Amino acid sequence: MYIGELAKTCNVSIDTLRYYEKIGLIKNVPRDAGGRRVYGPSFVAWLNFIKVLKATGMPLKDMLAYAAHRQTGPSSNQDRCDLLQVHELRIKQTIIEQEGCLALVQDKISAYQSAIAKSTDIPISVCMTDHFNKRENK
Amino acid sequence: MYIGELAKTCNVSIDTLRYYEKIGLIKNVPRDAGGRRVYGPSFVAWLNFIKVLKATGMPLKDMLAYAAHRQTGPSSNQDRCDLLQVHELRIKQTIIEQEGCLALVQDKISAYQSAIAKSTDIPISVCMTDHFNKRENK
DNA sequence: GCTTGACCTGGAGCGCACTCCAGCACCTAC
DNA sequence: GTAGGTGCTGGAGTGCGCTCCAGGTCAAGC
Repeated sequence: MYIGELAKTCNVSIDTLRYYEKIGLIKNVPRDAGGRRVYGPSFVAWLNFIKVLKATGMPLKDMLAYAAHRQTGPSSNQDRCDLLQVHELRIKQTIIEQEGCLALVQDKISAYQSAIAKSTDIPISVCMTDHFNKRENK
Repeated sequence: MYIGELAKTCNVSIDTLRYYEKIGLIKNVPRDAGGRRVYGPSFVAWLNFIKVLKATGMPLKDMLAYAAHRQTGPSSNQDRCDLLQVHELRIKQTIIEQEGCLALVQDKISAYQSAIAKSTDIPISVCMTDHFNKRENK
């Protein structure tokens, strides 16, 4: 599989694939006689995992740490598992935060809907008090 | 309330507050005799709402559209409500996506845990097949 | 009246994650 | 044998959302 096909298969741009290789997120890509990159199924799997990490907000440099462990083989299984467990927690926190924000947005929508029904402006009371500092506790 | 106090109250930087004003996200800030910005409670409420929108991934230029409607008064209530309802949908989709990714990460963690127990590498089958294109349907 | 600290402005710089470009090589089909 | 498509490289450019800086003003406390 050449780079164009991988890009299509995984729905990322060719430039992104070369960029990921440049920064070390994708490694040891074999080349054909003409110097073109040839990707096997393991690259598809890895790239799909990168997409999961990316979709959950992991920065590329954190993925690089995970990728570095991958290079060292099974001996790094515990380290990789640890990294993923930390990330798992962050995802859970993100979901909780998003749910909280969703509720606030829905409150505001309701306020607008009743304001529209009454043809008035919305009351200041639904103009949001702080939602974050409670959690951040500072 | 001067800018330093607002920054502390809302847990954003002073530079960010001036930046938001520069791009038009915060408008009509009164000044005292010495030219310093003076913020009332409505600015705190607005800033907290901005933080909710930001936390849910709304780009600043979309907030600007909402802010522009706010300037026109109650006549834009329907427009503002529409914008929020579109955003509400996006938040819901984000939560669903995060939950899907969370499940995949958890699968991978489980795979690592059993691999660690057996002292082997993890099987290729849990090296991720595509999770996104199914949904994107292309 | 002087120091200190908070605030002001305009503009430059930064980190991230790409994205684009020029100029070139290779391979296949006609 | 040539046109078109796909690939290569190194490096520059982009958009976003801040963040920092220099050089200055203002107000309060000693």
